[in-house]
Amino acid sequence: MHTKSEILAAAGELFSERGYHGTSMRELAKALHMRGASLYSHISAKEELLWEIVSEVADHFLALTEVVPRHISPEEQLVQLVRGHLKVIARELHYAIVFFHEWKFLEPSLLARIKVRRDAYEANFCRIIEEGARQGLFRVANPRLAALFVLSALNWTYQWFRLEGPLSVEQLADQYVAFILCMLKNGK
Amino acid sequence: MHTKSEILAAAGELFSERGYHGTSMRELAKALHMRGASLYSHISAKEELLWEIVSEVADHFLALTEVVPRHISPEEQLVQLVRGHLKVIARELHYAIVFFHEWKFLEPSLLARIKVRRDAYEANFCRIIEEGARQGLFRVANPRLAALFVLSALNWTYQWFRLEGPLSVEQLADQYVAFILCMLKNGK
DNA sequence: CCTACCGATCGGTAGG
DNA sequence: CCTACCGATCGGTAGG
Repeated sequence: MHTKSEILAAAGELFSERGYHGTSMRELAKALHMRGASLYSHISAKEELLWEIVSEVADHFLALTEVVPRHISPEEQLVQLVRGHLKVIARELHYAIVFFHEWKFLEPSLLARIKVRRDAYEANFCRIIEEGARQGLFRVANPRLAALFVLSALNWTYQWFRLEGPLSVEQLADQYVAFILCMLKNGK
Repeated sequence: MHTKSEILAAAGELFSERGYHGTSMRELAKALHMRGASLYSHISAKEELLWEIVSEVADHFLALTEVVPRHISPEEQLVQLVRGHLKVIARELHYAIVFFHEWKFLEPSLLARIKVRRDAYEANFCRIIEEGARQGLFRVANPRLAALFVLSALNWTYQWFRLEGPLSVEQLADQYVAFILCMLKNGK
């Protein structure tokens, strides 16, 4: 009757609103017009739902790293990465909320696997800004902290951005790109 | 034996690590070397703990608004606000984490009261940047979005900053102030 | 997919 | 502050 991706979508919605620990399997089942026990013919445990959601978002972020070409300038690389990052958050907002808020509830071995991907993603972000600084394109005293500052501003968008809101993802990205480049290019 | 603030401190620590719904009253009691039932001689309900923590952080943020003098320049006002904001997060990190992650679990009437304070704080932040834009001090096309961008970067610090880390709050604030002013003053 | 059920734990109260 | 206890609900299993 239901596919696993339907169950994950419903779980993403509920987990994002009520939290992982605040959502019971019976509530999830009810949203899908099932009984609680029936969920276990699709999954083996509640944590599997959390893992699949968090893992998917981590993969989408990391995939951006591979899509951005290395032969273009650090500035262009950064612009593409910022746009992609905001699109991932905006287009799968429920999953992104679960990713940012609930990943810490994964058991240690799964948590470790996510941290590896997050660190790789951040390192790539950092690398681009450092490369831009080396070329004299970005004038920034502390590239690592600048990368963290930028990523912070991007990540927080899940807190307020809504696709149904007045601002499109493209408009948001245009403005954020402008802020970020202005900050990086005019520093001392 | 225990004061209410000791109980709140322990709750802040546990709620920030395991989440509000992921922490049981018995676990909290255990951290305080008490039995679960004994907590109820200090508080009336679990939600009271969440409310007091969230409310205290909201008050500390809003208090910054009143401390910053109105007669100094928007730039100076912003610098003081940024410094104060980062200090609130850094100095009561556990409470700040609970504030940002768990406030949505308050019942509707309490949630509404927090939203009022948060909106007032954001509006003040916005006002300062808009005032700076009007004076030609900040060259920014969309002051409201610029304020959101800056607040995003500030808020996210709870995710990674630790007082025991290599960076002091003062150093962090110096760098963030530089990023923010650079961004706001050099835009077009 | 269902009904029926498991042991464990939940927030909270009674009474001292 | 404690012991003892409440009904409700938790994630998950058995068996069909």
